[in-house]
Amino acid sequence: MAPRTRRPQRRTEALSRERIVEAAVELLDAAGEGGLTFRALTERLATGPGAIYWHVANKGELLDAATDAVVAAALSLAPAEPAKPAGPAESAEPAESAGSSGPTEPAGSTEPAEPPDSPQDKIRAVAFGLFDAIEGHPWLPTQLALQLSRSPWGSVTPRIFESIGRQVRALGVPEGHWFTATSALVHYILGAAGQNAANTASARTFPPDVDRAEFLDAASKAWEELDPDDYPFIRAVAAEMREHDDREQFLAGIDLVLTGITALHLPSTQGGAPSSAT
Amino acid sequence: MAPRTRRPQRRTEALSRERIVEAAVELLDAAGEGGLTFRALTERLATGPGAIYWHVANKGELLDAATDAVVAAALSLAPAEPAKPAGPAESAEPAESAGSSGPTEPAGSTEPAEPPDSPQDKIRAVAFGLFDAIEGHPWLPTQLALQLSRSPWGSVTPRIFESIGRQVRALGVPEGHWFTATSALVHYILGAAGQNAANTASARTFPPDVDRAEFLDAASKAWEELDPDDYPFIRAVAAEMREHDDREQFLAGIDLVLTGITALHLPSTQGGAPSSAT
DNA sequence: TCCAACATGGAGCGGCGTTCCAGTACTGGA
DNA sequence: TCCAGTACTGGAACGCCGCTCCATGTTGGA
Repeated sequence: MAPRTRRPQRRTEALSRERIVEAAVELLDAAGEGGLTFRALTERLATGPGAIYWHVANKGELLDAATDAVVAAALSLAPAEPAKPAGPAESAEPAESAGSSGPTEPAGSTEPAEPPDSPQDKIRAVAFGLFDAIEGHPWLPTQLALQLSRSPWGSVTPRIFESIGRQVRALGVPEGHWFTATSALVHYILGAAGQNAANTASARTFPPDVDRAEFLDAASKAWEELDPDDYPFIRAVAAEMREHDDREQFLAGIDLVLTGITALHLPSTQGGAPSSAT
Repeated sequence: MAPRTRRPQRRTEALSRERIVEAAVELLDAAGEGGLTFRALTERLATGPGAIYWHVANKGELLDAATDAVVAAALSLAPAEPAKPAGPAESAEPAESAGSSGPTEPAGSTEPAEPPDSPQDKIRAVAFGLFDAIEGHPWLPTQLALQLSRSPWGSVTPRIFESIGRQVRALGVPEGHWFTATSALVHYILGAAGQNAANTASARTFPPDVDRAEFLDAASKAWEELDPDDYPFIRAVAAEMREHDDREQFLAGIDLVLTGITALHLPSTQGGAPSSAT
């Protein structure tokens, strides 16, 4: 790690925007959203603020760039399209997928109702790519939501929109409904992934003491203790929440939206609804 | 503004958590997310930080409380349930709905396929309640997303979850799917409302110079100028995005999810898919 | 009447994002 | 070989932030 070559030289390796973004991602991964400060960044890069500001306009742009880098890596891993066989992830490590949770398989579906490369499957792949990226970078959903609600025309939104949209088109959705169908999918994916990330992140904060099961248990208990008059439904689903599996639940939601799309926009479809569903 | 009654007395009206939250909401509405600082708050309330910290633990809790107050007001306006005729909005003004955009009606649906008080309609009402609240408080979606992805067990999530969940149950969804169906709806609503709020907020930043149409036009043009090799789909829907109506689009997405729910979880349903859909 | 508990607000601390600018290494032309 | 110009660096410092400390004012119960 320590550059030992020559001291009188300014630095072994020149500072670059790429290196700065990479360090920012590492800081975010290690210390969370509050961990990324320009002071921590200058120390890690052994430089001063001016050097960083030469490459990056402000902290917001740095956060956007970090988010974009991670999302780009996640989406390039997901088989969005068989084209472009070359071109691996640029920065950001290759998302140590799955990890703690059990099944890497899409779970649920008992038998493949569609061919393995159907648009439905590809949409699930894109969604799980993001899902896994969020598991590796707990700060991602917050940043994603911020960026989405602040400037929807940044680089991240088009990236995700494009990946999903291609498959919506491949599904046979008529052009007039592309925007609606894709929006619905993207909104669901980001929202659900964000919420699930909160589970993972919270569970990670106390790794040995409280594991995921205990954490969900506590949350479920909190729900059960709400006022029965004001929150009858919440109390009723508290048990269901305790036992749910993140990935399975996530997939079920996607299938819900996919079913809606095929039913509403493909009235004469042959395949029809996706699989899963008990 | 300036309390003139008696000086030697500490203040005309005692400070309370409610008054603080109310002032916080006003500051957020007036100056955006960056406008809420403890210094601005002390000035507006003619007090010091200590007094505020006596009622509120920290800034995060204040933001949570402000978010909760606005959401509670929005949901109490939406006819989530005919029970409890009394009990109006506590704090926060009653959401000056619609405002700039044209139709207050749910738009879209040509004829009511369900009775006007169907669970579907109530879900739409809840969703539009949040939608309108966001139009009046552009900082809301960001805060909502933050809160959702940071601590999903706060007071806001159960509130929304409860409002939607009751209608999901009323739809006849079997108990085993309540959590999944409700989650999908909530995620879509929050995601879509947040994105649409970004449009509204950006358009409001330059009220006279750039109106909403011009803003969408610019965004659409930006999408059309993306690399055709990397973003073929985005370019194809750019025109569709320029012409879309926020509320109509929002409703279409809800119907998409509702259709998925009824198709997947109510196999023998009579009413079936919601209305709208050309 | 007194006093403990409640409530207040001014002063100030440490840390943040950001700016300023003197200085250092490379570059190409003379 | 020099030297001016450019690209880049990093230390010092500024203004504002959230937050804490604490002396002080107010009030309800004994």
